[in-house]
Amino acid sequence: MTRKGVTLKDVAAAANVSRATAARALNSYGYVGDQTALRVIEAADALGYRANRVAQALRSGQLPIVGYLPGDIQNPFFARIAHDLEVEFRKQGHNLLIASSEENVEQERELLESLRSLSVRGFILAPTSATDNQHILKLAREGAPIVLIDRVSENVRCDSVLVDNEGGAREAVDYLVANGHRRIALLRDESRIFTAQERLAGYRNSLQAHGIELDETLIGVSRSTVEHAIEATIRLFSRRDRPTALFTVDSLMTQGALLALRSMGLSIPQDVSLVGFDDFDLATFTDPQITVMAQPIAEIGPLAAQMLLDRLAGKKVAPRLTRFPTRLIVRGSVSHPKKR
Amino acid sequence: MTRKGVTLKDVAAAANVSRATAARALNSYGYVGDQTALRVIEAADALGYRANRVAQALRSGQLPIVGYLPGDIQNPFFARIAHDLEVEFRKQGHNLLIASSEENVEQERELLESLRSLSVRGFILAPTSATDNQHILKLAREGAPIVLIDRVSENVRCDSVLVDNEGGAREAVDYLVANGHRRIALLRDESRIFTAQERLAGYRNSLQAHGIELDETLIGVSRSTVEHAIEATIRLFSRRDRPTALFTVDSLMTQGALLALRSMGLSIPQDVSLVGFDDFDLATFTDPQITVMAQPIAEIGPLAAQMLLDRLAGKKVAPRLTRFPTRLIVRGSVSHPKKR
DNA sequence: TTGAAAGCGCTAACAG
DNA sequence: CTGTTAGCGCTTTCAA
Repeated sequence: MTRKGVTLKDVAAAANVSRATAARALNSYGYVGDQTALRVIEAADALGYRANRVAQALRSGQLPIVGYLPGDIQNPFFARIAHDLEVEFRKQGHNLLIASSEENVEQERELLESLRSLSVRGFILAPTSATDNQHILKLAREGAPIVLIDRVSENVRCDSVLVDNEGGAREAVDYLVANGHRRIALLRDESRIFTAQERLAGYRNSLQAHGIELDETLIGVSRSTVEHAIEATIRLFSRRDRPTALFTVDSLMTQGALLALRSMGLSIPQDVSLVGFDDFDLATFTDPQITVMAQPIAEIGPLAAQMLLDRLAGKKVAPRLTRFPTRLIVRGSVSHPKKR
Repeated sequence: MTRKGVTLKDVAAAANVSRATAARALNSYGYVGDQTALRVIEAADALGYRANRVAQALRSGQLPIVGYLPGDIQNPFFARIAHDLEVEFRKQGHNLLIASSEENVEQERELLESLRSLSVRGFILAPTSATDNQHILKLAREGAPIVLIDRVSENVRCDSVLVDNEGGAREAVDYLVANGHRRIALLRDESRIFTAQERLAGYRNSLQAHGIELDETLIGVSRSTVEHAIEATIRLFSRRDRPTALFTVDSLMTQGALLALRSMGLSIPQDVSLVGFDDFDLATFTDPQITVMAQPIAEIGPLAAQMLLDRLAGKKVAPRLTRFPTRLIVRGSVSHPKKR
């Protein structure tokens, strides 16, 4: 890529002023004569000048780029947030750099290091592990602006945007119990992941509140992809006394479960009732439609962006934590269990 | 963000050498004494040194970042490619900057300018318009490495990775015709978008080959979102002599069509047969499952990345164009039209 | 084999 | 109001 090479120097020369003056005119700061300013701006236009953001960054120590590290950009939840973040940051002249941790702590660590050395201005991060987080702590301690989304990381002092995972999961399971279920399976991701912990807690708390004993064999663990979820669901339901209901902790898993149950010839909700955490487009056109615990996804990205922007602008307040409520959307995937 | 501030200078000082030597040792080039090199590397480790990539970029004129400009990051097709690109580029020490054009030419132009001034090394681009592309032409002429994906842009000399849109669409419509359909509707996006043109051409060619006259009123235009597609589908099917079949040009539209048809009480395939371009996860668990023209999506990202990497490495060959074949996956959404 | 020095493009003290 | 100058952190001649 041949740098186009119209530099400030060229503009200054064309306008017959010094680089300093040209810079002042272009960035409108300090004193510049009206005439001069005009001349400079015209020269810049004529030459097609664009400031070299790398040079500016070297000087200021900051590249107008924000790093976004979701667990998986293919998950519609994170994709939606990516979109919203990009819109917000673009308004402020920042670009969004996306680097997926793929739920791998080591990769997250490296990515963070790499972005650090790039002098990106801040981070929007969905930490892969709630506890294995020395790297995040360090980053925060060094003063890097960080906003955590979807998940928290222990002891990190920074803003975060979450949803009420425990409450949402509890309510979902409550709903299954209210429909007469006692053998309720849970399909979740690894407990390293914060939301998995909270949603598991909600599941436990609901069962406990209803005096249902926890059966560990009813808990399936899977990666958050459709494929992995299919396998895990099959394992969960390939037993004699299979569960009458299933609660899945995210939309990819819900989709996997759907596929798996169908492949096993189990129909919803006659054979198995299903509730999923996180709504998804196609939930309404399966037959039956899927009952879900929806998250206010449209609010997460913009809020996180705003929080980070505040920090970038130097706002100094105690770390803020916003936890959005979730909302049960009752559709048709839950019914009373059949007597057997 | 307080720059951590371990610079090459610090390392050099700690190792008692000059910055030049330290740089040589760290980047292993030129002559450095074994002893010295070791000392430098140890010092760097001890201090936790990481090269400042911005400074390197200022010097080299290139930031190890690649820009990815899809039409919409929320479209699973582009999200999947984003993921694959990121993986490939990470292997080569490059980060991926994602900027969505939102199918807006003006925004695409600005984004490109902005990334240019950032000195990103190259671009993976799904151009919003096949013809309104002065900005892309200019970029290419200036020698910026560009790889076009999914769509081409007229007269731009650069590598591209496409699928056989015309052939795929034609085959899809052929299939509908073979099943006895004559009134086949098309739901597509704006003709500014390259794939829309090609898929429209395929639709036309198939009809023509079968001696079916083109009925413009059977062609619906919509933005590529589920919501817009719902509206457009309703318009298409709210007529007396409604079509017996529908061909949709991407997965988001297919989903919208599904939702719309159901809301109108039309069942698939009894009332309307449906074929969609681009496969999607849930196509197999609707009832009936949806017949689609699948694209080899797993191949697009890696190939595009490789092509760009070749260019970044200075490879000088004529622009390469790869056009992947598509594949009809017959499921259950097509049947013979009812007699009326 | 190593060091000194220049310079990438920009901004901001500081002087005038 | 404008110019001079230094320097951000790095790489790379060139000379020693």
